[in-house]
Amino acid sequence: MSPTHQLGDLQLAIMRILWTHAEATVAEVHAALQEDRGLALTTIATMLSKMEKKGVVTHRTEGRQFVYAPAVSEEDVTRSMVSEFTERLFRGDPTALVSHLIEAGEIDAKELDNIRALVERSAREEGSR
Amino acid sequence: MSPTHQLGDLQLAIMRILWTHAEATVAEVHAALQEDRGLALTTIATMLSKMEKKGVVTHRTEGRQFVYAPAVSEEDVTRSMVSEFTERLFRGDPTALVSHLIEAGEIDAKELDNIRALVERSAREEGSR
DNA sequence: CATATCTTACTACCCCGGTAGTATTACCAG
DNA sequence: CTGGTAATACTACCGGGGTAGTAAGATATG
Repeated sequence: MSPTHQLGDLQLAIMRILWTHAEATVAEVHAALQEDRGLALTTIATMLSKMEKKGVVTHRTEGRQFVYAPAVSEEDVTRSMVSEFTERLFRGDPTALVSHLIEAGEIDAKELDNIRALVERSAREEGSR
Repeated sequence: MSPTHQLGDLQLAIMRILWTHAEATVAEVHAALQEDRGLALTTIATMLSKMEKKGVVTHRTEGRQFVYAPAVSEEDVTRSMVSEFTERLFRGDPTALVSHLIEAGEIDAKELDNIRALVERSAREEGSR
């Protein structure tokens, strides 16, 4: 059972790069992040090292550099972060979260239509399974 | 402009007590929390003091006790935590969050119906406003 | 071979949530 | 007035995310 992966902001940014690149060296991650954040190379290296200890990435050695790869899927991370958040704020009730989004006006009319379609499609799949 | 209130787990638990009680002394908060967590009284006091510095609670002095009251509403906190979370994980797109919930099977058929009703009611209100 | 360069390792901070012990103050009872 | 008790104040510590400098090792280059 994957033990709930809670990632910070930088960690998520790094994971996203690894997820899209499948593999990347420290320098590559650093380069990919350089446009948004002005971080030192060693910051990325330290973070990757901490993340490996945490079990969310692995690395192999190629020549003298480390090639990092994700050890957990984006789906797993998203799922466990959402469910942890839902637990924290809505006593584990995802419906309450959705209600909040609607009532807080975070979802406009167009998006409501999309969601409605999604709900209906999902309900159909549920029914036909 | 309320500056995005991000609260930890204990802080939320304390806020919930203050929200339901409107006002409470340290001892009252401590007592109310005692069933779930075995925390020291000073832990609650310290936390309340940190929370006041943060601006999420205020206190008045009654005799030699502090009577704490929430300085931010539950709605504000929920809103800002949800939107911060949506930003973090779904690039600020609440629809993506809802899609995830549906696709991850976090919402079952019965709940889907409730949500559908909510969406429709909300759409109607939106239209009639 | 010597040296500049690239890479990772180690160490050190800061901040903040959480936790709590100890000090201090103030008030109440005898 | 003198303790005891109840309250807050102060200080301290841990863990983890985030940040980065410096040390140490390997490698390329003149």
